[in-house]
Amino acid sequence: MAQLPTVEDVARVASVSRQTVSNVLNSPEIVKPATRGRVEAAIAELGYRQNASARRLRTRQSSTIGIRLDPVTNGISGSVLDRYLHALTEQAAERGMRIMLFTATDLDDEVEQYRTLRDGADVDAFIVTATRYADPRIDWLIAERVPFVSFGRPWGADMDARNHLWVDVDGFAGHYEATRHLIGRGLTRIGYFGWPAGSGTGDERRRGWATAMVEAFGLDEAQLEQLTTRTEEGVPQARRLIETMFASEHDLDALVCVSDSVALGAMMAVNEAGRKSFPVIGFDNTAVAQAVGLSSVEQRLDQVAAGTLELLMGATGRRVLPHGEEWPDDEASGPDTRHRLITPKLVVRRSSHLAPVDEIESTEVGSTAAGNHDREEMQ
Amino acid sequence: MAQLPTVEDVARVASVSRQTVSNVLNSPEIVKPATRGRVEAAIAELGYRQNASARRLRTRQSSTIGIRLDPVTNGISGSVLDRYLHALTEQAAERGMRIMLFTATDLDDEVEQYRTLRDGADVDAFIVTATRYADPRIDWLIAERVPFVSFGRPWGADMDARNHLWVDVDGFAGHYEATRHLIGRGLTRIGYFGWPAGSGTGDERRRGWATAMVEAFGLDEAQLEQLTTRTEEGVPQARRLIETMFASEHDLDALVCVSDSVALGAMMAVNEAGRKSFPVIGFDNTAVAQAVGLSSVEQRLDQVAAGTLELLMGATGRRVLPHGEEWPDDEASGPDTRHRLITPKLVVRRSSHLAPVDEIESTEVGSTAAGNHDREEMQ
DNA sequence: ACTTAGTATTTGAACGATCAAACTTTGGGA
DNA sequence: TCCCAAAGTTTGATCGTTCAAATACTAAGT
Repeated sequence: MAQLPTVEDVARVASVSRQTVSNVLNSPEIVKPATRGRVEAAIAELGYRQNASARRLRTRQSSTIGIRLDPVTNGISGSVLDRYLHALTEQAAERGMRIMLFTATDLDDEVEQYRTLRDGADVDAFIVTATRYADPRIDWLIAERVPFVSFGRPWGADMDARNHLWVDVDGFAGHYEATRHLIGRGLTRIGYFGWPAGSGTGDERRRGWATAMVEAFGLDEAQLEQLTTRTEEGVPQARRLIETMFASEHDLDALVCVSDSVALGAMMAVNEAGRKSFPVIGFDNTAVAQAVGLSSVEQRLDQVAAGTLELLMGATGRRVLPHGEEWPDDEASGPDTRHRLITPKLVVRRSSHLAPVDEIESTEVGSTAAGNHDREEMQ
Repeated sequence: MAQLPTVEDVARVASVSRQTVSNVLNSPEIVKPATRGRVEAAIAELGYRQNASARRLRTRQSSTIGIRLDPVTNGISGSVLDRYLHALTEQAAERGMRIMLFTATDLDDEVEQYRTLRDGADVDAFIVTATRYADPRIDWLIAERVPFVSFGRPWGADMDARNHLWVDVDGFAGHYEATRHLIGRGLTRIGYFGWPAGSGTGDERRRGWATAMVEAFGLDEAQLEQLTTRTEEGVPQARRLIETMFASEHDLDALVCVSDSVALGAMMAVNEAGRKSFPVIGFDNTAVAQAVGLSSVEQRLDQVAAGTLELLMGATGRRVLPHGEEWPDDEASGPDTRHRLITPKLVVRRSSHLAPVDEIESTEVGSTAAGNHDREEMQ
């Protein structure tokens, strides 16, 4: 089989030099149109393709972004990261970037992987997920000035840290909207079914519900707490808890739930109890929610992915920018350049309608912001 | 910041030549222990790491496997591929390989991506999923002698093609086992709820059910067909169909379903109809099945991943083998060396128990083969 | 016609590793 | 003691690309 053509071969056919071919590939605008045409023809004729490894070696750029794949698939909501991955891969491809996966046993091992991948010139940047308080990964990445973006806010730490770029979904807005939706349907005793207090994500979502309730009914903190139930993530646990609730005295009209898993558990208990008109809303808009007709808050992971790449490569750039600290601060606005907070979208289905409607397929309700009721089709 | 150390630096510190350092890294056994020790000490001292790009350029090996990520997440079962990806990434890492993702708009575009990735020396091999009849991707890969393994049998084509390595889950065994399980519980009118005939995967699963039914009750093809209902993949469709069935005359005892989506739809209809003791079994063992207590057939994607890598790299190899055609044929057994058919595992939950048991957590039932009733914990 | 400032193109070196072949050391046998 | 094969190590070349600097070409201005 013939050797693959190189720049040299193309150059010979087009009667130009190596470098001119390289220029046609990398900065076409500096090559005279006539020459460019000849080179392009030669490239097409020979079926030439750039050797990525050689290019990487010379430029010290890999055009690759690394992301750790969690070893455990965390139940129903595990698919959120996978959907993000889908969106990311697609959009990265449009900018000439690739996504490389790796795994690690724990956070320290993950840092070790970062080091290997970085030193080996395997990746240009990392995407960090599931950030936690005082995260050793973040510290290392910042100290080593390795470009990265985290999907998830740095809870507890300084959110506006100049050198920590992050993207996140606005859980507050999501559950604020969900709660407004239920209030708009005439419900008043809307409960919150969340995770134990202390999880940044969970607390933020509850705050969205709480704010809507306070605005509408002027409840105080004690009353809010009374409407709140808490559970660890997981369908059966959630189900048992709500079954117990229905068995005893209670006066709730509806439930806003911190996740689809929890919501599904609640919904099963609701069905069991024969409460046909007890709305339940989840979060994540997983395939399950769609399947069982559960209203839920869609994370819009395509926008999250877009935001990730914008922070990493600029609005339209095709290469990773140096490092967070280099970001402009004086010109343009302040922290906006270093964060993206994506407003999620409520997807209304059977589960949040009062009457037992037979089949209501994905009616969308717009985002909080300006009440823009867009009606895109899901999936 | 100091330049990263190279082999040259390590060589200087250890007072040896470049090549000896390279040897310590790539074939330590040919270096005299004393020398090796010195080199290893120097590597540790300098914190040296191999530059992957340089290595790739010289060896023409990328230690990377490419896999296309489907643009659409196909509902509930979409997670199957994602779970496979998890397993694959982990096991590939153990062999020093990485997984790189890419997307494509259609099959021809996918071939174009193959070409770019191959010519660019970006990946050593591909994993092909969602194979179909007369798949252009397979043809190209074989013609170009690019190493690959497909997850999914070449339906219709010659399954024993010497140069087409594949891994698949034995759908026949899965539903044979599921059906035997129901028969063992005293049920006789066990229906099959499948996809429209013509899908290789779906037909194979039905054949498992059919075989068990024939063995137990000596049914003929007409009777089997009468017990069969067919639908496109999707929860609501399935649900409606079974609702209609319950509304009219029917005499079924239980349903074996081609997927968890279909099974979930059926299960919802069953609950709606108040049929507490109507077992339903799905396929894929998705998070949803686990969540709602649906019995299902677990694909064991870790084994699928292991099989994939075995075919690609040999039992313990750390690099991709040349190409399918080079595989041994005379020695050892025949096609076994070129396929892996993984036996799935039935996971019994509430949905397949006759009495409305309150909570039966993941009781496992062994595989067909030798009735080995293993009881590993799921997840 | 002749410099001048660009613009366009070419040349030599380098990126960091491994291959292939040459060279040096080691150890056992005649 | 000398020779020879095997084991261990070094040297020069090379993978395909881009960088940096040098050279060649163009089109104006005087």
